[in-house]
Amino acid sequence: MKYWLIKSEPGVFSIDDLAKAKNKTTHWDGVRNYQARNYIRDEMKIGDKVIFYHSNAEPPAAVGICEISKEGYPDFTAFDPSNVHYDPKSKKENPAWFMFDVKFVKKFSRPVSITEIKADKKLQKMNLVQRGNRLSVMPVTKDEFDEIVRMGN
DNA sequence: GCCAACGTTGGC
DNA sequence: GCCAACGTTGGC
Repeated sequence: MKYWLIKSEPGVFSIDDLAKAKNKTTHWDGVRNYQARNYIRDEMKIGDKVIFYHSNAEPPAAVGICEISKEGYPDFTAFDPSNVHYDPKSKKENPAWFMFDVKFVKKFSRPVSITEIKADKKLQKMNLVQRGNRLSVMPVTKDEFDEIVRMGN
């Protein structure tokens, strides 16, 4: 089993939105970065555990856990000219972009802020806190996952 | 609101 | 294939 971290701006889609969603599940569309695409297409498996992170938030923080409920499949928003994520380079017969589904598991009893993550010795290597990091979907280790969960509970 | 960092685009 | 310009991300 792998572990992941996904970012969302809470003003766009928050962990509370996920908890309120039908079947507590949503499709994670709009990823338009090749490295993240490769993770989604090639490595995510059903049941993988995911940290839900609020970016551009006050404070930016890990806020809960969800899990992969559907593995990578073509991101249909790329095919729709009226969608903000439309990308004419992506064809149905050869999709450029992929999405996945996540299901809500739990919200932390307290958010784990980026400041706390940066201050934790065990979390220094996380992609999240590397300078210039811009991946919205990234792998984390089991130890990192467990540490953040411990801090949030 | 600012701006550093970085990925993408497109002219050459 | 290089690289300047541009757009986006996301912490501060």
